[in-house]
Amino acid sequence: MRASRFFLNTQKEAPQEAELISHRLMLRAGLIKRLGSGLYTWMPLGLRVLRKVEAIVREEMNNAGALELLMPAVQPKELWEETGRWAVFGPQMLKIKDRHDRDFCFGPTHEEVITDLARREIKSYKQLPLNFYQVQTKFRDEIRPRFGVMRAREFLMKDAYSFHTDLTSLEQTYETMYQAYSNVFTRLGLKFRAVRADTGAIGGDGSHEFHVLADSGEDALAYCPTSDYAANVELAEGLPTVSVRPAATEAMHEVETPKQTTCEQVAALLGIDVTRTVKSIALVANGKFYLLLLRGDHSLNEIKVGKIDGLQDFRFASEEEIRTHLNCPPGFIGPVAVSQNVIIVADKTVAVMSDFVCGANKPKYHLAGVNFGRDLPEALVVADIRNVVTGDPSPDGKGTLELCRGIEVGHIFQLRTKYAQAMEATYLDENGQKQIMEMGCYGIGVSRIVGAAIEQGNDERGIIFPASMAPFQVAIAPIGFDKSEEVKAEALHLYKQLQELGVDVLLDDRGERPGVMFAEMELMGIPHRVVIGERGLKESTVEYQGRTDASAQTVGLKDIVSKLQSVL
RNA sequence: CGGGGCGUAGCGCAGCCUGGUAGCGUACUUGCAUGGGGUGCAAGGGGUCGCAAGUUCAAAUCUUGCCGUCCCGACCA
Repeated sequence: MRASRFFLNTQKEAPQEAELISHRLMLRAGLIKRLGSGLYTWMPLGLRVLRKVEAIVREEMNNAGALELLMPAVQPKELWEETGRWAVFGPQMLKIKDRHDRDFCFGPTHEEVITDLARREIKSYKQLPLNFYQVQTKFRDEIRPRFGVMRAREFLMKDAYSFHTDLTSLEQTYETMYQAYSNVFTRLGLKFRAVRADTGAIGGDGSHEFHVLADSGEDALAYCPTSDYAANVELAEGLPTVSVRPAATEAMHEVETPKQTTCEQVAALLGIDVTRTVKSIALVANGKFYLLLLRGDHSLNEIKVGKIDGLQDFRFASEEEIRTHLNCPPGFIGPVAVSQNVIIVADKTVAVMSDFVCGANKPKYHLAGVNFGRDLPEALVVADIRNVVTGDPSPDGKGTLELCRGIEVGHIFQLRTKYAQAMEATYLDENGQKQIMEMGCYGIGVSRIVGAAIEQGNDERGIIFPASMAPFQVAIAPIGFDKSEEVKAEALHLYKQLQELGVDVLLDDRGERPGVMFAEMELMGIPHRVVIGERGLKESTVEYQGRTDASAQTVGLKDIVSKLQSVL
């Protein structure tokens, strides 16, 4: 590509709408333009990147035996009512009407459409297993779009759906897809991690997320450096560091805490570690009042709470409700001597604590030396309701957990029969009997990957694209292209040679000053640069510099092609 | 949806408090110079000051309402 015939428009300053580094760089490099909240045009430069990601995803899907198809983006309401998700997805779904006043949505995902297809087209066990995929624009009316293409409302997704006669077959394809996803992210040159995950709104059983590791990621991940355990913090099991509760050594006693309402403050006042304290969180669900107990330094995991029987639709109690049930304002509440109507749920770690400090249900007082069995009954429910922290035991018993942050770019699910059952997707088995299909589904956020990659690869000069997704592999920067016939001739010659070798090359033939060319090439993240100038040509040399190299190296004019081939 | 910003030229901003000729940087156009890190000088083009009502002789500026957009929380590829 010759720069004079392309559309480059880089900017020195990023629009104030962008906060995140990858978003700013995408706007500055001219990869994308915003049309509205969460809506972006992929400019020619950005689209080259997106297409490269897409191509790798396609190749790996095809290698994994998946078959590409393309479903409509617009879907009829009736299908969504069959699975009950017209209501479940709610306002996150963009709902539209046609001229006959019939309801449709712009697809946020395609389980319903593909399951409808499967029930119509798949008749026999002989046709299974099957795995269909598409690369398509999705629309989700996010509560808060942000971070540019990382959480856009309209975005490009690869979604695959597999159909099986039985769980074993599903597990095989799931494993194949797990490997295919690992291949995709490896080939893309990203630092990533696969973690066990919660299934969320999609539903189903087994599930893994693939995360690009980045400090700005929205998800917290827990992993064990000495084993292969890794899980989203939403799911990672929080275990106590001790298995047996130590014996009580203190008598329960009141301590005055006039202004101390948080565990940190109370611990500071008493001169003890915050891990000796217990905090009480009041919830209401189905008209019942719950008191959840967490160690002072731990935080509540609302997803885990929602999985406890009776707490599916919980909400935090209001101040009035807390006063009504505990006869005490928030800040001093605790589990000791509470009414029968208060249901105590203790985190597993709290359940093995002794001699702890908690609220006294009396304004300006806490209790110390509190012990289960003696000062209060054993908790009715003991469950894992907290977020894991660094140093927790790994659930596989092979070490301790570390935390990091990630950007979710892929998610695979064993859906089992959730959709097939609801929509009666059946096949005939060897005995001519109708059977419900087993299903899997597998998503990759193609457009999100571009943002995530930039989040992982950038410096003060701009984007550092992995070679696999850079808009151009090589940039040629001729100094004085419009002035020196010699420079022009050599630049065009190299350009032609590289093109013939199939290299994606950008020739800056605009006659720009070197500073401009260098700054733009670096901002755009082009991995390799060749500088051709009269100065070097006198010695029959040019300069080569990799995007992350500290300085340029002089290369003989006759050697530059092989030099490039060695680094590409 | 709750909390907090911001809307003035393509982009970044000043002007608003204290009403009276719409400004700066950059980008763009042209000329000259320059030619190895967003070069210099000069001359240009480009704005219904988010929208609508109101106050006023007069509104970018004051008042009210609306809209858009970004940031912090709950949703997700």
